[in-house]
Amino acid sequence: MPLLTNREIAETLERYANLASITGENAFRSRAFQRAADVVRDLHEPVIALMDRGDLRRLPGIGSGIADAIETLVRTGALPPLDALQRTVPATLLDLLQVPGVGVKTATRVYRELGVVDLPGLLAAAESGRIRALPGLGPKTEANILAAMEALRRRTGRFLLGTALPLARRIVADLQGTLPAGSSVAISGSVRRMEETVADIDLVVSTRVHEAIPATVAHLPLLSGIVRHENGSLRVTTHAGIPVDIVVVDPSVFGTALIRATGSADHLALLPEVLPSAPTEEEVYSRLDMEWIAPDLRLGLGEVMQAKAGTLPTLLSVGDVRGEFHAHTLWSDGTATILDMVRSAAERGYAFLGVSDHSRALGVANGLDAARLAAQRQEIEKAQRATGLRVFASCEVEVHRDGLLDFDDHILEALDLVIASTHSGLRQPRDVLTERLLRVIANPHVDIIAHPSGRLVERREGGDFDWNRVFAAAAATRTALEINASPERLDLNHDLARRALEAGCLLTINCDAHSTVGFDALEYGVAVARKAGADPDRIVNCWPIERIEAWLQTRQT
DNA sequence: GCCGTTTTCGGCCCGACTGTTTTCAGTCG
Repeated sequence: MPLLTNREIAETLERYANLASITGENAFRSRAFQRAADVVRDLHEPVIALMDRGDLRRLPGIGSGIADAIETLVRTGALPPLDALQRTVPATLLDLLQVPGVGVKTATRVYRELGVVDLPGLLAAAESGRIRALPGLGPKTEANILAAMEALRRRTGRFLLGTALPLARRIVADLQGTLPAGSSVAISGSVRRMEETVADIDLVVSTRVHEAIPATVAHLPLLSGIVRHENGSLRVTTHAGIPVDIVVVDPSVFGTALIRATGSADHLALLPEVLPSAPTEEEVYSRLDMEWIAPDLRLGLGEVMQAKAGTLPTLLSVGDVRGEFHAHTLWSDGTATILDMVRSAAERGYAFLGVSDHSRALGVANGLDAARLAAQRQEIEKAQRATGLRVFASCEVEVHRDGLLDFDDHILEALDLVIASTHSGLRQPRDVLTERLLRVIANPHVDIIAHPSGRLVERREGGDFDWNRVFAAAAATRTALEINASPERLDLNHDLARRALEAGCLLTINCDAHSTVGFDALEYGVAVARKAGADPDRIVNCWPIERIEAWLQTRQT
């Protein structure tokens, strides 16, 4: 029986919600499924555990109808209403929604009126001028669709690290429990290098009984069967569709195999063609007269030379992060109370947390107006008293198209910490976009610029900013730039973060958590900072609380 | 389909922007 993860269940519910809205089902029904998908995605424990306790329909937004559907999905692997819809309408219709600018309405129209059922069909319709011929759609819409599809074509089709890494860890844990005694398994490849996207999951198994491995692998619940098996390597695939490559080696050469399977092509090109045979990575590197190189740095960017010279930098690790500034709660679009978020931060060993819900302009996220912001402050102070954690009263303030902020200065001034962020108008031309952000950086009340580029990994390119000017301004005003750790964003990315550091900027790593599980993303942000070569001294949330308070004080004047 | 100090029916997240338009529909977050 397939063991579905919460994420897979959420994706199936979401597929149904989207397909249902295209085919004209009750909009509220499809929104209910969408909401249920969001709830399932943010759960702290497996859906199956809730099912066992009979607690599924206690969840907000999940009543008896959707609970039944989820139970059937978990039991049989199929969602009956989705199957029913797919018998009447091609599932490829869902692909149309991936095109930015194409929503449910447009997808429905090109399907009904032009017979478009998939992306190639949409491209053909746009290229032949049939889209502009539809009433209400014009040449600009058609041109936008063509441009968006070109951007879509450039996408790699790779999987997000945030999907692949947790899955890889579960497979490793399952394998570890079933491998013959004396065997072990490790993650390698781009997942171990913490690349933002990966094509597959690579594992290396060390064992003396090679012949036992295929059968062991074939019985893993997360995997759906062996695709290929040759020369001591196996290719299988997960239920989520991610290929898994498993190399099987003797323990005596485990270190060698791990280095081969982990290094990027550029890193490996700088190593000798024939590596020394050894059971551990440390021994291989040592026999090459090099220090051991952390996997996320094996990119061929000078780390090999540094390892030979013994000058590898000391980089920050997850444990260096003492707290976060950017987190959401039920007050806007988060799914946990302030107290739950603060307690979760405390459990993770944090010394402080910034509560920064959206401002009013982000209406869909239930953004706060001045009155609610003031009311929220009481609850923030209560949470601070109850936990002993320093809780910063903050706000993720929307940047308008002209660079004005969503709140007046006197409201910003009263906050402990101000985060500014841009969610719309990211397609403005470079000089307009840059001036807009410079105006925000120049505001002395603004302490942090959240997800500066606005990119979404594999889904949306960031804004076309003049980064040299942005970094120079941020460095001059000591405004911190965020490395947003959410695997969907990773913004700044490691290239921009490195340039920001070179320009003298302060950085901050935040999960932008919308639930207590959201804090799990920290390691992705830390990996970005490490690749950028960040010293903890330049990451504001690695500082002791007194230094942070002092930084905030100097900024308010 | 979900939900209820509006409680078993009748509502259901909202404002800005864009492109199409002469007053609005669709998308996005």
